[in-house]
Amino acid sequence: MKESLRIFKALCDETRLKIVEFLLDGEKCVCEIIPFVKRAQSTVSIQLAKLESFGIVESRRDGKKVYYRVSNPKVKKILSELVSPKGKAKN
Amino acid sequence: MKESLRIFKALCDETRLKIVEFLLDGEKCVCEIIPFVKRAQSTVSIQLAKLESFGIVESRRDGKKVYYRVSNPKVKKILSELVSPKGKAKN
DNA sequence: TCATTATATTTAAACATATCAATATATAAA
DNA sequence: TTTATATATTGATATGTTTAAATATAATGA
Repeated sequence: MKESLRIFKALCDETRLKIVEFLLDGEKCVCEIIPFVKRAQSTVSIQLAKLESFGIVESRRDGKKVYYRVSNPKVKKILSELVSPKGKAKN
Repeated sequence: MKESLRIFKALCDETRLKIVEFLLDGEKCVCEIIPFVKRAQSTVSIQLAKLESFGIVESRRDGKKVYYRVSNPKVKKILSELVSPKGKAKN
């Protein structure tokens, strides 16, 4: 599948988009992501797996915890540009 | 709905993405879009309506023909950046 | 007016997806 | 070991989406 289509498929769901935006802030463990997106643990786990299979995030385990981060530079760029135009207060 | 989510929902379908990329080349009429995306006329019409409702494209009628164009500048920017890094031949 | 062409809408079928509860697995701590 | 905690997987349900055929509408020309 075309990379651009993969990226859009990955980000077209509210839960996944919220997760990825959260991860732009830096690496987070699943236990932090769950309360942030307010979905069941199984749901979050499934969407993280989907994001990983789409090539958007990568994970590492540290003891009992698993940390996810955004690994796709194009996604980082796209999302950073979609925030409000710089300087303006409330766009 | 958040604008970024709207954009990703609009572009996460192969038919719609292909249409929008085609329109980046400039305004096209529906009768040109149909053979390009190789879908039934009704399908193309429905997806164009969806793109319009998502705020990605706009249309104008000229006689019997209807012309569509990409109206969303963020979409133009995102898609132009997703093409191969400039200069390189086959990335 | 009537026929033709271009596009839009309706309908139905097939398919895909998100969600959660329950259960399984992995790791660490007692 | 056994227990507790963190995450992943499974199974079921509900919801949403894409598609094409058929039909409707809009515009033009004969």
